[in-house]
Amino acid sequence: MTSSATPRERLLDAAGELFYRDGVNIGVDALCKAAGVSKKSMYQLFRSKDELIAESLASRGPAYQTLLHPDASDDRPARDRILTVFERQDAVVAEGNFLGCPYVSTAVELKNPEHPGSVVARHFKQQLTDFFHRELVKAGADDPGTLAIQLTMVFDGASARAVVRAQPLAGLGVSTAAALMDAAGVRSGELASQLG
Amino acid sequence: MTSSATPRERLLDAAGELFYRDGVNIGVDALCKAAGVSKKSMYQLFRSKDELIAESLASRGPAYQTLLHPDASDDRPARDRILTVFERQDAVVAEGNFLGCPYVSTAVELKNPEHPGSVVARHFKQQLTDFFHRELVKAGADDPGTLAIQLTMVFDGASARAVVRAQPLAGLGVSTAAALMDAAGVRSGELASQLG
DNA sequence: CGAACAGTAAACCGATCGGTTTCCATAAGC
DNA sequence: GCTTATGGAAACCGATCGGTTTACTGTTCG
Repeated sequence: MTSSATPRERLLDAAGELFYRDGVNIGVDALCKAAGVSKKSMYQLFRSKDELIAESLASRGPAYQTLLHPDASDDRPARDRILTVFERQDAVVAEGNFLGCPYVSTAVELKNPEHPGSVVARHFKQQLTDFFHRELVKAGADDPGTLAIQLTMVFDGASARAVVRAQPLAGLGVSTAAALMDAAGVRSGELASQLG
Repeated sequence: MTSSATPRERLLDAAGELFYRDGVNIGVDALCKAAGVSKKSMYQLFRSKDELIAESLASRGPAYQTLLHPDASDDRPARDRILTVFERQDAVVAEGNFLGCPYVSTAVELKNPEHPGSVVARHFKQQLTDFFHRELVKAGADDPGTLAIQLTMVFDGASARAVVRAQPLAGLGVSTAAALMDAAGVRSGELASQLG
């Protein structure tokens, strides 16, 4: 039923799904119809379609992070917590219907880096890098800043590979992330450089 | 002047530029106007806009590879030839106006992996992986297949980072590719594993 | 000269675009 | 009961969508 949540919630949900599935060029008519909301309501809840794009992207953030990040109660070593992100990415891709990281895909479609949706995308990409960074600091990595960015690049590279349907990821994101951490001395034993 | 080349060439050039700059949703009217070609001519040169998308992507291939791949006469070690790709990517991004790898961006926008344009995108992504693979075989890498894919992922990850304007690449693609090759024993001396 | 061809400009088609407005049904507050 | 606010349905706006067609201008070939 579409009638349980508020019009705003229904719109954000439908927008998150349809902008991802069909691209940001989908019409507001189709969007409102899918959400069971009138255009009139939409335009008094959001200033424009562009604003809806940005807000729907932002509203997906928490669920997106819950999906990828390990739980706070997961007290395995930082390296394993990082690899969890890549394992879950692999699982999401394996489900099929993968159309890329929602944030990168939207930024690609919008073209304009100053579009409010692009700003939100940049923000959430930084959140992933920040997660890696925090974990790498816990692990005592020598250069957590650089390695966190490198891991983010591997994440988005694996995503790109999945979008072009080059083949199943088959754990290549996980192994690449592991190789980079190995090369940087972030071992399973954790705190490698501090212990060394 | 737009009148020197044939209408077909003008259309392919304009399409390559405008589909990249504005996305595949740009209208055929704007496209034909930019190319100085009538819609009638366009539709007797190409069956549909979708076909033009695919053909313009394919026509960009040679120039794209010339831009990124080192020259055949460049007889430096394979590792250096591979790193050249990442250095040139860095330079392209630094020029500004970077909107992602044309093939990945188009595949993202098209959504449908069976769209003729997506097929072309897949093909050229494979060409990059094939280049890495050839060089890695020359370098005697242990697992050239896996490493070639990992390098392609780093390439696309660096590209994604540039699209979301996270910050200048600052050689991070190069250093990540180098780290992966180091970890796999592909050293500057070349043929490392065969000499070892 | 005259026929045939290549190609542009522009009208045209129904459909859809982002956005606004009108109308009406419901429901809560007094 | 009467009012006010919420919000859906749908008409409406000018512009544009992918695609077709007509009409006209060159040019080339015989």
